[in-house]
Amino acid sequence: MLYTEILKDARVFARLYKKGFKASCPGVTAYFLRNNRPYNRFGITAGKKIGGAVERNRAKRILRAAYRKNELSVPLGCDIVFVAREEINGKKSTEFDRLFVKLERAVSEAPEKPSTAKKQEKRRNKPGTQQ
RNA sequence: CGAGUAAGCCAUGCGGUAGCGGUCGCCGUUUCAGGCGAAUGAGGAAAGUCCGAGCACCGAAGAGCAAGGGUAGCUGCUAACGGCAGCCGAGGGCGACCUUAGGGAAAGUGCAACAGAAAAUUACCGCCGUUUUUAACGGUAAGGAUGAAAAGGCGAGGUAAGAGCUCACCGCGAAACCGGAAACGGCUUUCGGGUGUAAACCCUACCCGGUGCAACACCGUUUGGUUCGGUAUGUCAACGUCUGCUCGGCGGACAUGCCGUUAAAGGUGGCUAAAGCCGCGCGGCGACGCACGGCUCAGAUAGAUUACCGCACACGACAAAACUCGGCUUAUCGGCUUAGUCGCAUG
Repeated sequence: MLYTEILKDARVFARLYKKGFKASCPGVTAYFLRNNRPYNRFGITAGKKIGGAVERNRAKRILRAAYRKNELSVPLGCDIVFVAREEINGKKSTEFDRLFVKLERAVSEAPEKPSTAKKQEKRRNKPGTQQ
């Protein structure tokens, strides 16, 4: 993967779940956020709900393959986390091409640095008041 | 041909294009990158983490007793085992063969629901005897009834009626003798007369220190001054040190100051040449052992096998290494091989 690092810091995962933008299709949900770095970072979560080790490893493999194929369509400077759902069993990696189209659109629609901060603030405030 | 038994093997295959992990080679670079090519890359259970070992660290991993846990026919195999093999006993099957948590109940304690008089020093009915005779007392386990189980079975003697009370035979237990390496077996002899339960406590024999590769060793940034070591001063003179007690070993102990070191991110080693795999021969009923020859066969670290296409058919189950081995247990679409058994038919 040319422009990509693997994401493994639990705090970054938590930040993405809380504040990240979402895009989804059957079997997988993607969270993303700009990271202001010259490369992308991505991670995969496949919980025990999906099945045993065979199913979980397969889910990770398929998502990795899908990412590799569509890497160039994703803008630089993003953190992305894919969360595999139970419906992923039996799917092929090509079925997730649509997700990347969605993702690309969503990222390009998401405003650049200064306004992103605003939006993030809004998002941060809403759940904050509920707590 | 049908039914059934035992042992073993395989785990969709082949090809193309792009991609992933480590390895090797070549190119390239001051170095770090990087590029190209080659072969290679999950299992029979990799699983559950239930046993046994190696390895590492934890007072010297030293000793004894206690506590706690485990094992439970015998002999062997093995690094070891709670595993395996052969044999013995018990049970099942016409048979090939299969199953077996298989020490001790005459050391002690406990328990035995319901029913039944009574579940272990038992008397409800019955039977016999005595008396103050619609009953009471004593004797009695042959008969009735209950139950999973009722004082070993059956016959004879015996008696008031009965009873291993006595005797024969059978059965059970112990000792002797014979056979066997042993468990054990025996149509031998003697002695005994106390239900079952030890997957109830318990007793007996044997075994067991703890924690696990996120062990552990090394490198090491920022913060930091916990941890450990050294040293100085003060207080205490008995204590501290990995379950209890005893012995033994080691250290005086605690507080404060100073000096050094150091946890946590990350990296390297541990990490795969091993109780390894394959072939062949010899010994052994067998588990297995010995000898010779050949082979190197995943080592990731958020964790490598994917995508698309073509062909074939039986249309593909259960499921993926994470320090490494030996077992056990559980899951599994199907297919194949070998050797016995029983039944039917034919010769």
